[in-house]
Amino acid sequence: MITVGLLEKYGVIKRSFDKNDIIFEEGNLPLHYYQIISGEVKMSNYNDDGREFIQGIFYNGQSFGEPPLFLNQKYPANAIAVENTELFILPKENFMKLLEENPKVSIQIIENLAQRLYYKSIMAAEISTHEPEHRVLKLIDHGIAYFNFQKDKNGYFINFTRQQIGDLTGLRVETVIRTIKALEKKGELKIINRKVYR
Amino acid sequence: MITVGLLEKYGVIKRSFDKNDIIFEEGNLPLHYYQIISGEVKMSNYNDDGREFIQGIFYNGQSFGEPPLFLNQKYPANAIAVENTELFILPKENFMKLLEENPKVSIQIIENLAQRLYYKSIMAAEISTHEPEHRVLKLIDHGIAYFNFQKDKNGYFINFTRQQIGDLTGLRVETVIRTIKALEKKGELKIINRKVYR
DNA sequence: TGCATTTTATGACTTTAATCATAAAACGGG
DNA sequence: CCCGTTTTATGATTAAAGTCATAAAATGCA
Repeated sequence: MITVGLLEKYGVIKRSFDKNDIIFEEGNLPLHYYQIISGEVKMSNYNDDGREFIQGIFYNGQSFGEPPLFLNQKYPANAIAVENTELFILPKENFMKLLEENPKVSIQIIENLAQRLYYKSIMAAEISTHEPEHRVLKLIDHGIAYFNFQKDKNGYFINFTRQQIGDLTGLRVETVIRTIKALEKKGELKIINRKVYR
Repeated sequence: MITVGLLEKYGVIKRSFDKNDIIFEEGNLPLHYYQIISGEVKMSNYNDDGREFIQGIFYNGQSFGEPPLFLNQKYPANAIAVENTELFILPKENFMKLLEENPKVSIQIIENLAQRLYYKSIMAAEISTHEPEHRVLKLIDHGIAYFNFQKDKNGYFINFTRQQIGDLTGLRVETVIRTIKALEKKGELKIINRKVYR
């Protein structure tokens, strides 16, 4: 996250997106740095028969879509507003200038990318070698640490739909529904009128 | 990749590892920056029944294991020498000092992390939503661009065993063997005395 | 050069999650 | 508050990759 003051100094603009609006598309060349003011953004891929894989979900203060910006490569996924969302948008050249002139920001960018790599390392290993229960639980536990799940008297409220959990773990909705039921039976999590707590 | 001169200025040491030696283990706290002088290193996870998932393979000049170093988190995977390997090793404090005092290195680190995130984004989507043929082909094509595959008269020589391809794509050896045969039949790649070319 | 190990190979079978069908409950915009 | 949409739910069936068994070819190191 880059401070508002600094962004403004380099000519940032604000832009609003409605729920389900596309922010950028897979295959396009990156031209901007994006940082969330409010709302929620997902980055995801669709395979040939329309099945979705969610690469990540981003909230207030977080940036997304930088890797291909640094590499001059095409976006490997789409960015879509999950809710009405307001963004800071900075043209690539301005962003690069900002980085050069503010070395401390580089460290923040590094930490941010490191954090995302860490998440992907964990989920990649989960998705390729673990059964559904393990995968779902790992996602949830990671989410408690890094997504914005809130704790109340029932425990942490897992603010994802079954479909989203499936799209993040490579499982189908029905499998997620059955897996969550099984995890509840084992006492690993609670279902209180259809909402999941851990 | 950080230049030798700079590394030496900050007190780097050299160390040799034999084939199959463990460089660091999952769960340990990172204490050093590692950069390969010669040889080959893999980072991988093992699940409860010993099944391996390879997070990445690294060659001459490449560094590995930085993300948890920046985050003060435990290593999410093991690092193992695939062949006899020589490494530059720099203690964490020295590495951080190097970064602070040499802002341009930050940009290189950023580009490196961005590259690895890009690879992981692609493979994560592959592993969770595509069939074996698509996964194997995508890995191979990515490998041609980013691993050190050599081109000869038969095409690019895919310098991976079937087992390695399986461990990188979340498939079993037998499945990889059958998939590669199927891809050859379709003309997507060549098998010349058991070696794979594309 | 000989022999143990690794890699590739193939067939039979099994298991697990995907698929398909259907529906009730909950949500949300007009 | 009504009605279309989304989300959760459940059972039956299927398909695809995993598992198991076995072996030949290739590799490598002692």
